[in-house]
Amino acid sequence: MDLLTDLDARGLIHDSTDRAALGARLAAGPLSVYVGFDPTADSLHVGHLVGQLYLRRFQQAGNKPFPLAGGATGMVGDPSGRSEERNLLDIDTLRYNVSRIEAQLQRLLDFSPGKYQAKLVNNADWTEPLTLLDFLRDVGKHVTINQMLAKDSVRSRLETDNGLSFTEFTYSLLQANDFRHLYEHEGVELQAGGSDQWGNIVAGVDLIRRHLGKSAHAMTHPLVTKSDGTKFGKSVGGAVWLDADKTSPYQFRQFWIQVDDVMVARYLHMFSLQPLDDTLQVIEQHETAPERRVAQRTLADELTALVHGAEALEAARAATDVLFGGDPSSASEATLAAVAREVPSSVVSRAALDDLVAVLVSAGLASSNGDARRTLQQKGFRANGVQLAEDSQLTGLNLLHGRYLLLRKGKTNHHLLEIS
RNA sequence: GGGUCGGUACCCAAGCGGCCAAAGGGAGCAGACUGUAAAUCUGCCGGCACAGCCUUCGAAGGUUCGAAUCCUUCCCGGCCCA
Repeated sequence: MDLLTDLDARGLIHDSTDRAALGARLAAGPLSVYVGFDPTADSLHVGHLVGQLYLRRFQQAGNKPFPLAGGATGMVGDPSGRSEERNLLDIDTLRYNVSRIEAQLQRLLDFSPGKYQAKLVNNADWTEPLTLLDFLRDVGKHVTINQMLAKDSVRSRLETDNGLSFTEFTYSLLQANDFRHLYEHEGVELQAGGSDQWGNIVAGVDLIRRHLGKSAHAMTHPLVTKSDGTKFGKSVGGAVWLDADKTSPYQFRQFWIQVDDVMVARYLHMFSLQPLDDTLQVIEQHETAPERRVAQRTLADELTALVHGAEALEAARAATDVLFGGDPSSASEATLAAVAREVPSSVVSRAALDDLVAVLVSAGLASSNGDARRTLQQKGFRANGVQLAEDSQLTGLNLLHGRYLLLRKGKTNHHLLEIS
């Protein structure tokens, strides 16, 4: 199966320039492709994973990927998909963000020397030296205001009272210039991205045609959505980050485990790097016994290993076995230590255990004493798997390995207490 | 600058002198069911030393036995006029 057919079957093609021409070009030999990531935060999140994996899919199919960090575009702010002007980040924050994102962009792709070696680029490298007059003559002259005004991202903003600053208005020109630069200097012929990037990407294709007289390709993937229409990639605590310090491997894996049934097949298609036939088989299995959550587990394991490594996946799985396995008393000490790294934990004195309500509050499982009492009344807490009541005593319970107590609120909120 | 309407808990929104810790909806949390899913149903959803008390209805003063509700000033937002 060729790459385009595979991408299409996975629902990963939303739009593309001349599909036949692109297919022919891919068949003719290795192609260089780029996807850009702006440093709006100090980490990428799961929403960026589709773009990263796009590059990986291209690389696996024998093409050369160029992940791009938007050191320059990040300074300006992309108006696409935004109803209001962005706040500009200060330079120090931006530099920091770029450094973090660059580190993340160096994963998932093969950077070892060779024909298909990935190459990390930063658009600040060619944008910063550019003078305003150069930009106006070399880029601006090839673009008409009429075209720019016709773009969805611009038009929608003009229709509201929020308006659009000149700065954001020029964003797509910067991005177009990136594509032009990479085409000219690195032979990059294709830019991919989310469907919200279509206008910006095509602006680059146009610029390459007008300025260089060459034709380039554009392709977008659909944005990942959730079944209820809310933004994908947000969990209770906010975004699901790729940075292990911001979202632990355990939490990351949980995010995928908890994906609901109606979306799991779609996500598996979009995110899995396994052969399509294998994926279809997993989905079939899942449908015969959805309660086993085979699809969710497959997806969660693959992505956790991909993003955080095999070792982190094992640790996350071990923690999951303890936390969701029912009886934690059989867990080894090493496993409990691993659990402590994956879920919130704290150290309390033996004497402090006398006050159950205070323990629950200090563990963060209840927001106030009243909240703790109410949830106790509603049978919402467990300690070492045993349901607690208002008059329960923690001191009567056997500590795991003489020093741990595993608290749980509801099904998914855990806290490990270490008794000093 | 003038006029006018508004600012109520996480969000939306009712209340317009006592019956108000404040209706209703959403979000959230817990329980039942189940599968770490969805849907549904039930309960909770300011704080505390919890049949009681304390703090809250943009802010500060005032009227009143009593104010989210009335008055004054101020701050912020929408709309209209300039």
